[in-house]
Amino acid sequence: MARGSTRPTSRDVARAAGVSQAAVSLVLGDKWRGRVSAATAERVRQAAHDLGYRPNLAARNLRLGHTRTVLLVVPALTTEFFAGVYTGAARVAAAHGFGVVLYPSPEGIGPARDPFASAQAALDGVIASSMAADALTAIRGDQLPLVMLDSDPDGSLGAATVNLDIADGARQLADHLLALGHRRFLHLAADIASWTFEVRARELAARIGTVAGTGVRTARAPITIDDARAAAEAALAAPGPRPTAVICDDDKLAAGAYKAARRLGLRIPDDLSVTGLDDLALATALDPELTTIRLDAELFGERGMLALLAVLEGREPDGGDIPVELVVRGSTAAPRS
Amino acid sequence: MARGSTRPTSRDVARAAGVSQAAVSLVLGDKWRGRVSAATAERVRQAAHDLGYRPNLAARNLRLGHTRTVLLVVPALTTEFFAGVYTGAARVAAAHGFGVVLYPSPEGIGPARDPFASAQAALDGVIASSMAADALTAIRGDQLPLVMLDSDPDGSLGAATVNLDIADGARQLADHLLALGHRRFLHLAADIASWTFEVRARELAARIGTVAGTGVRTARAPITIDDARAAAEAALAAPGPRPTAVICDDDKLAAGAYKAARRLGLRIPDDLSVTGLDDLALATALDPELTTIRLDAELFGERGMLALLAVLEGREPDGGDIPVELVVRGSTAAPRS
DNA sequence: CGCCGGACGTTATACGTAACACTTCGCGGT
DNA sequence: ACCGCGAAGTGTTACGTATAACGTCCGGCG
Repeated sequence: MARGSTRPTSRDVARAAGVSQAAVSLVLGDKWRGRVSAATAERVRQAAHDLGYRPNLAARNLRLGHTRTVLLVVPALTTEFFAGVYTGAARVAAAHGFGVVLYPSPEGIGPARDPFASAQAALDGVIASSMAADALTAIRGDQLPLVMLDSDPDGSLGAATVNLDIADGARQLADHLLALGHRRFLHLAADIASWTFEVRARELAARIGTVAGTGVRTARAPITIDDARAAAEAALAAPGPRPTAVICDDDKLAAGAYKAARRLGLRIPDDLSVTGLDDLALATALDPELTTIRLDAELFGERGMLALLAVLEGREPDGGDIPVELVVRGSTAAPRS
Repeated sequence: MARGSTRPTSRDVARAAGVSQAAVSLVLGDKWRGRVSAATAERVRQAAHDLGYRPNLAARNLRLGHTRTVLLVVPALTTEFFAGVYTGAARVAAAHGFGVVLYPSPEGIGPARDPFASAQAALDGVIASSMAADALTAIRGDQLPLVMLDSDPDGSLGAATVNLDIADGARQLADHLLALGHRRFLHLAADIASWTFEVRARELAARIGTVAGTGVRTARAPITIDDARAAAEAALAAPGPRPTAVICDDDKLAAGAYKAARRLGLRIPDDLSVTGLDDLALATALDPELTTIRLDAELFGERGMLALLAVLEGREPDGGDIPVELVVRGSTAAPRS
């Protein structure tokens, strides 16, 4: 911004066009109908173009008191999922003249001390994933309008929420596996403190618990393929009857489970069924292709942005969870009895 | 930003603490040594805290004439690669008191009309991937300091560049495959107009051309697993002697090649060797694990940010391409003669 | 005693923009 | 002849911050 020779201001344009700065503002702001002659307006536009004038956004934001920019806080960029969320949010935002700025809580920089100091952009509002929990306290510090993605609606935050119907997904998945005849499960859980995964675990346990003779083991791993591999390998090799199905909290965890199975000499799906969550590109790259729960990331982003726009305009955001869909592929089958 | 009851300003804090607005600015800006007593400073800090005061970034940016914020323009967020670039850039930026804002050219919104209108943040500079080509003209429109990632250093842009040593990677890869005895190749190329891929193709062809009796077929596909699968399947089923090795411009393309091989009944690596580029998590999720060229995305981001800081301070950015590394795994072997 | 300089502030100003309030002028109606 | 009114602008102000320039008090030194 601080250029060698400072950039032209609206006053420079005014001088060049032989009008006042106010007239420039009128013309460039497209509010000149009936206030400035068409000829003058054209002269102003020409001068602005010749000088390469670009308005100073800091000044405009200050004057206007808003920025038409919102912040999207995501846990990290290591998955396509939040890429989809961003795409959806940005699409809706663009249609309403808003911009979206991303704040991925950066790994290895430690907990985000202050997202707003880092994203120096002045903001009108915030959309935050509940998985970026370390940034939440800082967010609450500001009194910005806030929409939470996948968070406890009854939580203490008192913010608007947009949720995926994770519970329904867990039910569909449990029913699928139970119908195939599975009774012993390994839940390979994401090592993230998040409402999403808590709800999922609870619902899974509840649904599976309705059938007699079932049991669920739980292993926990960070969402990387190698951590998941190690956790799954240890859990599957543990004493006692081996689980016949591994339910993973993420497609990447499932990829880890595949590797563990290979190392233990277990074939999928004959010896072991595996399921994921997300339906990333990875899901169809695996062999056999992964049975997983498809989450519509873009729709998630769109709904998040729409909710924030509603809050900004003082309206009540539309409720209703976003439906999810079980996609059955080759990684699940009846257990060998 | 436009809140119901407007947020407190530094003047409100001043009133509450019984001092002038200037004193508040001094204290909160940590420039009060020898100008304000420790007791008064403490009183100001207390008042600021009680009122929940947060400085107005727009006003500060306007006053200061800079924002300590830079923009990172990436082609899309669909790969972990640019997640790594962001992480590296953000780490360096944070160490220098800068923030990084991401501008992924959003898919489905069409070519970015004006990244700076969208990212309303006022900016000090820009780092752009050459793969986000559609945004480039808009970028040149502004006279912001610019660093290009992986772009032709002699190109007409006249901007600073930071490059991966893609050419060396191509040489390492060609030597590896030639040494194994491969002579007929399929180059599964990324369908993106980018200097990176052009250099790679040229270098690959040059290196392989040094050996007699070699031949390279080229197929082109967008970087999605299914597009790559279709392109690879068609190319491998084409008449004439079948290539024994597939060189992919991206790990995702390689995943598509795996699927094509499965459908054609070809085993990897016995019937077909496959190589990738990037070394994403996907590479080790595949079976067999993928031989690929590892790109250090984080270092790439760090170097990009350092170069931009140099430009901002009027220094010459450090040159030197970033080395890349061939990682040999199970997907390459000598062809069955 | 006179005067200097540090400690402790304050006053005033500028950053670039948008918008309110105001002026000037020509012209049509009565 | 006079009023009213719309067109075509201009003058001025405010947004909230950081900082340069300016005061004032007081202890101490020559």
